[in-house]
Amino acid sequence: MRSHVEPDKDNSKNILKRALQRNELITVYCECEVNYEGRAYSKLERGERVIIIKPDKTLLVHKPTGRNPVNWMKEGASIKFDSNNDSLFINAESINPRERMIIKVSKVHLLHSCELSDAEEVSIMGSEADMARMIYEKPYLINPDFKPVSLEEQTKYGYIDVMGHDGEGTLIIIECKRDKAGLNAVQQLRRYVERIKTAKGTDKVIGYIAAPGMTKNSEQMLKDWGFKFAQVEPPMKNVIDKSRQKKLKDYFLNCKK
Amino acid sequence: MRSHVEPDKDNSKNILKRALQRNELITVYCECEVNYEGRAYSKLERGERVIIIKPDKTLLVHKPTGRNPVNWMKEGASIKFDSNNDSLFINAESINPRERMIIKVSKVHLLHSCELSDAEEVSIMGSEADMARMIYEKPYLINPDFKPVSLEEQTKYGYIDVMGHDGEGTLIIIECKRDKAGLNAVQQLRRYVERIKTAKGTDKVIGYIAAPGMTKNSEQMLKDWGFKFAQVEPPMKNVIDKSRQKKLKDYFLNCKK
DNA sequence: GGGGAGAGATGCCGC
DNA sequence: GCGGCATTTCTCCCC
Repeated sequence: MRSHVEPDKDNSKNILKRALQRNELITVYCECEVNYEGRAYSKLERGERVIIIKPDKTLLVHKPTGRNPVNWMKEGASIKFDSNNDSLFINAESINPRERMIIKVSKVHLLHSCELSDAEEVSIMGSEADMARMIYEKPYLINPDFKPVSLEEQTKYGYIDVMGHDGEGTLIIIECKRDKAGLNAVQQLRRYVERIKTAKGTDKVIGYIAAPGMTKNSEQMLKDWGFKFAQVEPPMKNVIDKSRQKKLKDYFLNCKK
Repeated sequence: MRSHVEPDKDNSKNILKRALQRNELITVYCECEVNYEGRAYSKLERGERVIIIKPDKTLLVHKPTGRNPVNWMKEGASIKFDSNNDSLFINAESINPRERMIIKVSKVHLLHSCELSDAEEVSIMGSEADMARMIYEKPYLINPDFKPVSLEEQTKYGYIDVMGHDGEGTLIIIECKRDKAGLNAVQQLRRYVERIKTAKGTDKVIGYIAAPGMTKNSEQMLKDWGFKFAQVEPPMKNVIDKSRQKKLKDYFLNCKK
């Protein structure tokens, strides 16, 4: 067999090199196999996938299903293209953590690249931090006597969502969860309460879980440790910033086909 | 202003509808804004992005940076396309959890769709489960006297990676972490040990963290609770399946430009 | 850069 | 479906 470079793969390689240099976002529909070596090993046999290379050198390999890439390299990977008789290679490496990916592309169905300009960042409402702020502003959601003092405080005893007291010398520590609280949430709370008790040399500390609900087991654990539960919904289900939310509501109504 | 349908957007809409019906994987390079309402609220102002719609009705909106989509709908979303004078709309809804996304596309740069056939699943080596199996097979990695009995056991006291005894009536519980163990790992271990102590009515239980390393704080916590640490690397850094790994090594060597 | 914790986490498995 | 938990988690933020 004569040694020669298949024009197709060679052409793809050159297009990709140019696109990478120009920091364009690249999409490749192709048949490929993928090997990854780094934080783990992985092997993906031949199949059809979409590969995306972003301007920041994030590399994604997407199967036809699922939200997450089946293989990926994080931002800042060193990406190189190569080709031989019948394959196009996409090689990506990064240090710290030391990892490496090799994509062997056997067929290129489509190759596209284009500059993307996007200055906007997404804004999200309804996070746990929003919940903590809401509780700080509306302490009666926990308890009529609750007087919040600090918010999202990073103490050396841990990151405490909301902390305060009951006006009669008992400290109150609140752990917020935007979803149903599980065992982990109670453990966190337990750790904070224990540390505060030790640090302040007192037993007058009450721990609260503030969440829309709790799992059965975690409720039991809560009782076992003498903590309390306050049913609180994440703020976007009510209103945290009326004007903003109104605007969003209107937007959704107007767009609704 | 005369009411009319811009051919471009209308055309895009029709192409998208057909592609969706055919279960093709769709890619749209476009200028768009995105609103999401469901588990939270989010708003993303106008900018250039890549939108992917997968055959399983996963919808991804990718910015030019980062590994994760800035907005998404999970598998099985109900997706509809619409257009008016100057915009193309991609609307996605799902029940359980009830959520909704509206993408207003102001410019379509590229629209592509194509069938993807991919029967292969990725295989991964070096997971925590692999680590647990390795320890089960090579108990001396923990302790010369360790006699493992159960592996990845889902008891009502929790999911215990490896459990066994020292041959002298003391139970040994091992929590594996493939990366550096943190406070959470120690808490997990603590929970398992406490539950086993209560269930068996004995104090003769030793807890181990098996991991490549531990954080300072978690090391302190480990000492405080009388647990122990065994330095163990995840198996892919050594060898779990020599033949398989050899093959992979060869592969990487051969591919290495 | 390490450490701790949230995330619209996702995905897997077991009950 | 819920629940507990790992993930090549990712990402942010603070020290």
